[in-house]
Amino acid sequence: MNVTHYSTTVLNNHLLAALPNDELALFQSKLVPVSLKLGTVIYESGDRLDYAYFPTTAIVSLLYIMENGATAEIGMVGNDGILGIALFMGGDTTNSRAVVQSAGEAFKIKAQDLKTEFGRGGTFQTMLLRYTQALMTQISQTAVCNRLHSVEQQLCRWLLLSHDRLNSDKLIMTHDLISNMLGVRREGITLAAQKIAEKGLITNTRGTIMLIDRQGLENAVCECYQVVSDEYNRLLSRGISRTFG
Amino acid sequence: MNVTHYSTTVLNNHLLAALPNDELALFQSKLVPVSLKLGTVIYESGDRLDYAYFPTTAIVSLLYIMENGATAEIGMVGNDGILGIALFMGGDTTNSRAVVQSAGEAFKIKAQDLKTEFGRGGTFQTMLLRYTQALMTQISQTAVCNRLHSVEQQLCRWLLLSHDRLNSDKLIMTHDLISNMLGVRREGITLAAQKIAEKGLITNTRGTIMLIDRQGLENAVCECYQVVSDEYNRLLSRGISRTFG
DNA sequence: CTCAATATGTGTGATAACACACTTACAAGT
DNA sequence: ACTTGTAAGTGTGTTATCACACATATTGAG
Repeated sequence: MNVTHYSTTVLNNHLLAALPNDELALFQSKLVPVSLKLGTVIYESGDRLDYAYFPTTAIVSLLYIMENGATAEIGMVGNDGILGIALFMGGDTTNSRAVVQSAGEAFKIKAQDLKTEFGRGGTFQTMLLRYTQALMTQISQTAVCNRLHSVEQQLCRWLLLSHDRLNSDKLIMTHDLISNMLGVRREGITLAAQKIAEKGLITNTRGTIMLIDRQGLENAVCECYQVVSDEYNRLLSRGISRTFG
Repeated sequence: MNVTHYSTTVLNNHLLAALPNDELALFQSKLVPVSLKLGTVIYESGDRLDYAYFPTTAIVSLLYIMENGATAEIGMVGNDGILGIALFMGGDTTNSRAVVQSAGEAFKIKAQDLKTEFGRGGTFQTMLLRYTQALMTQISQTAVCNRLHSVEQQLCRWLLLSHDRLNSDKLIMTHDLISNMLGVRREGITLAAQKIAEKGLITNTRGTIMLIDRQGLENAVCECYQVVSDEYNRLLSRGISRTFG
C-alpha cells in the first residue's frame, strides 16, 4: 500500500493562515490533505461541488471552455485562496473547469462543512468574501488585458501571477498548456516566450520555463499585473477587523 | 424649486422585489430615489463608496480605465442588481469607474445601512451573494468574449444585455460610447452596427439604436450572452431558500 | 436659417494574431 | 543506440482590427 507523504500544512495557505487560532481550530480537523497532479480536472463546468480546496503548493486554473472547444483562463487559484467559492456564494455549481496548472498539495473540505463554517460569520466569512473580491479583480483584469494588451504582455502577467503562487522559479509547463490558458495559439506563445527570453528575463526549455529576472519581468509587464497583485495585498493582508452589522 | 417626479418603485429592482415583504420593510425607508443622468460618474476607480444603488430603469456600466486612457467595460448593472458590492464583500472601494450608460432611476442606500442589512443574514444576504456570483459570471464571460469573439458578436451580446435591463427597444447611445464600453475603436462599432443593421436586426440612427428583431439578435450572438443570461435566471429567480449553516 | 458641434461613414495602409503545414529537437523507454 | 512521442521552432499566407485622415450627415442653439 502506498503511503503519500505530505509536506505542507494548512498554514501554507494564506487564507487559512490569516485566521485567528481559535477559529481555525474549529474546523482544522475537517481539512484533508490531497495531492493534485498536473492536468487533473477538479471540477468540470456545471458540476455540483462536493469539496472546496485550499491549495498550499498546487495552482489551479479556472478555465472556460467554449462550445467549439476553445479555452481561456478566467482566473488562477493558489496558496493565496480557495477553490469553490460558488459554495458560499450560493450557486453550488461552477461555470468553469478547474484544472491543475501546477502540481502540488492542497487541503480539501466537504461542501457542507465549508458552508457551515461560512455561516458562522466571523473572520473566516470576512476572509472568504474579501478573497472573492480579490478574485473578481483578477477576472476583471483578465477581461481588460484580453482586450487591450499583446500576447507578450499577457504572458508576462501570467508568468508573474504563477510565480507568486509558487515556491520556485521553475515553471513546469509547455507552451501548449499556456496557450490554452491565454486562449491563443501555441505558436503565439512560442514567439512571445522567445522575445521574453531574448530580453534575458526567462529561459525557455522543453516543458519548462525558468524565471531569471523577476524584476525585469515586472518592468516588462502591463499594469494589469500590479493592479491584481496590489488588490490581493490590500484585501488579504493579516489583521482584518470585521466591519459588518 | 425643482420637484423631481419619480416613476419607479423599489419593486422595479429585481433584487429588492425578490425579498420577502417583512425583510424589505426593515430598510425600505432607507432607500432614497435618485435620477441618474447619462454619462454621470457614480464612482471613480479607487473611491470609497458612500452609497450603494439599486437601479430600476437606469443602467450603470462598470468601466475599467487603463493608464493610457483606454477603457473597457467589465460588467453592467441594471434593474437586475446592485451597484456597490464592494461594500458587503469587504473591500469598501472599487477598482472600476461606474458610469451611467442609460439614463433612468435608482434607489440609493447609505453604505453603513447596506452593511447592517447584509450583516443580518437572511434572504437579503443570500440574494446579494447570489447576485455577486451572477456578476462574476458576467465578468468572466466578458473576459472570454474579449479573447475569442469578433467585435460584431460582442456588439450583439452587449445590445442584448442592455436590452434585458431596459423597458424599451430604443437604446440612446452613440457608437463612440459603445466603443468605450467594448474597448474597441469607434469605427469598429460603426462597421459592426452596419453589418447587424443589414441583417435587419437593428436600425442605426444618429445617437440611437433600435432593436428590430430581438430573436434574430439572439441567433446572431455568440454563446456568451446565453450563458450570462441563464446564470442570472438560475441564481436570481424568486423563492430562494437559505442553505447556510 | 445658418452655423457649430457632434455623430457617423469611408478609405488606405499597418500590424498583430490567425490558420495551416511542416521541420527540428529533446527525452524516456525498450 | 534507436525509436517514438511530444515539445518547440519556422515559414507562408490570411484576416481582423487598428491608426489615421478625412467626408458626410444630423442636431440643436442662436
